[in-house]
Amino acid sequence: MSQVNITLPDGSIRTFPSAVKGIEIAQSISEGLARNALAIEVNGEIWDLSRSIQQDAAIRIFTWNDKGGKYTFWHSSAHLLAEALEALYPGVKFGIGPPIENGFYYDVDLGDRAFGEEDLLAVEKKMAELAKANNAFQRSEVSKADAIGYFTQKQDPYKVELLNDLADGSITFYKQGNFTDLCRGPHIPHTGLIKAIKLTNVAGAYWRGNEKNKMLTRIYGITFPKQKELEEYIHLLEEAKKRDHRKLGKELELFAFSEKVGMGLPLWLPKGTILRERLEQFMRKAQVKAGYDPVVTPHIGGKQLYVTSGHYEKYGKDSFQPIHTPDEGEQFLLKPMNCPHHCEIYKVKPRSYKDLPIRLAEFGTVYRYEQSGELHGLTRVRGFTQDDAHIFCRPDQVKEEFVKVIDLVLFVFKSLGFENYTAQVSLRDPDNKSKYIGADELWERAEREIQEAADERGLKTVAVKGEAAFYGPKLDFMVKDALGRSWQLGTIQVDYNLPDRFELEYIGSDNQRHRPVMIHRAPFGSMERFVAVLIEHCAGNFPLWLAPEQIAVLPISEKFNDYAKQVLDTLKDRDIRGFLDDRDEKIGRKIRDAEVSKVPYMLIVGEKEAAEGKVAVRKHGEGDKGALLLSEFASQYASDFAMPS
RNA sequence: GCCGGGGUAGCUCAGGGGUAGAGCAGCUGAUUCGUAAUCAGCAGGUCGUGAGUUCAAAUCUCAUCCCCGGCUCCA
Repeated sequence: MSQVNITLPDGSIRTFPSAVKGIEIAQSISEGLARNALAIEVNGEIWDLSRSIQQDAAIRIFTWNDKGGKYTFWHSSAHLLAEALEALYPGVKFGIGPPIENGFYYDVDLGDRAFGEEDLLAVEKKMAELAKANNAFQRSEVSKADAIGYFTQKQDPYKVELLNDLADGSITFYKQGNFTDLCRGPHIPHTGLIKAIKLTNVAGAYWRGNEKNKMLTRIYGITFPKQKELEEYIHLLEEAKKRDHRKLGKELELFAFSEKVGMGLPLWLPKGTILRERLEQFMRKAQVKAGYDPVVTPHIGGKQLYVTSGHYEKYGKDSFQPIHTPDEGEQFLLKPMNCPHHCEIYKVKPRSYKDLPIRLAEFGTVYRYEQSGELHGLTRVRGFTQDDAHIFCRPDQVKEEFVKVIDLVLFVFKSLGFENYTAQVSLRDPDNKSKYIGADELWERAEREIQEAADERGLKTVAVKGEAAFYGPKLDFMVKDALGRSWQLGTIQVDYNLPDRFELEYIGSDNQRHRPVMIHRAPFGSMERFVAVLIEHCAGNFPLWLAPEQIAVLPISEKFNDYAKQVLDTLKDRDIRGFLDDRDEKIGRKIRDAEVSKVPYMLIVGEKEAAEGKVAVRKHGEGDKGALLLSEFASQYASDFAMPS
């Protein structure tokens, strides 16, 4: 056998006399690496460490510190979970068990057996026991016929179904202990590396993600090479739960829900309303600057409006049903979108090419019927307000306008400190074009323009197929919540279809009629979802300009209530929001309550301050900042209180 | 909508066939205080809702509503 040249990530080359295993390469580098190695990347493909490399290759050894290492570890953990389940529940049928961003899951069919949270502990225990056995993950190549034979005999119909879609010659099995699974791999060397195991939750999941299929039981878990890392992870989760906007929204009295009003219909409480209105003012100001014209339209629209737009055909059945008038038999729909109304505004008079672009903006409240199981705090609701606008422009203006909107979205994100977002180009599902309206050529053009605009602003994008709106592709800005769930906030969409359907026109310089192009855009997305993500982002400690209450004036005792009142009034005159805590409580108590309710500044006033016209400034989370003249405080902190622009 | 879990005072939670509990919040009184909880007293619940089993149901059964975790969906 000829020698093998292995190129390491640093570019150096090691030569081995014959085929070499990943683990041997690791050993040749260092004992420590060999001990921590989980998998190896061979020419871009991840392999088991025990697999022989026959030819020259560029490699990279994965440990727990690499994403690839974690994925391999969790993938193997999923197999361990399956092994435990088979040991505890003979006859269990297996679906798929992949690694995910934080751990892994396995979808199983437990027959009629009910499986609840309590059962997780028993499975967890079994997994730990099996892990200790240090069973190696053994790879074997199998023919398709043998593979089908194995799972048919084992009565694992889901595996057989998966096998039917695989090509003969590329099928591998992995075995650890008594458990054999159909699997492409790779896996970690042996189960003993899995030291800490936590099964986190059970959920239903449709087989192959199709709601027409049987619902399997999905068991989620996470594992670590060290117990301490599991403890840290659990601690992290607990911290994340404290930021949950549903919890903070209740504690800080920002919003509430009522069964009588209806599920998914948020009630904005006074403090939440201040927050929301401040965001609206911020956006209004930015939009005036960017050349938008505010408009207002009703909450309902005639059915024909949505028949024209195509929304009725697409979503009519899955929407709130039409409202009927008692006498004339008219039908109205709660508006699920603002665009049709805005199209009608465009049409109120003939438009010239010189008028374009026309940018119509509205904080438009829309109502969408969401399945009950989908509702989630403020992030997924049935009634919400979009910071919507529609830009009607000439085809030659699309890219320039799109770029301007990207700038606006980035300005908003920057002003609010959102740094960890993903810009997602949402494209059509090429395998299911019937879900969409409009000509291929226009879709391709729109997709190209979005990508070009994003590139022009140096935006790093990921393209995701099947995520487009039914009338056009989108550029979506995705942000994660405290628990790692991804939500779409800002969105920008190019639309050649609605202008067609509404027969929008403008007179060009050639004196001919032309179709304008529409850009739908919402930098926040919706006020509800944006506020939800904002709450989690800052853990309820809002930027000063947004805080519902910016200052709390805390008199040391009743004797200084009058002075405290003067302080508050002076600051209110300067548009600073605050309140006076004149309860018969000790200062420690007043401070504690203000700290807990996350008021950014506490102004403590006692004998000294009253005599000298000062305030003792205490900053939330930081403590005493010393005394200042009231006028000094107002001017010194003025810029912090102001809205960014 | 589907699978699993849950709903007890305004909030956070205990109790699990035999008179409904705590802490915090609230109210009243005392206290007038210098940087994260002053003390005392009082009040507060048809145990989500509706049926059923039982001498007796917060507790057991069923249905239903809402909430939580996922799945599917998301104009």
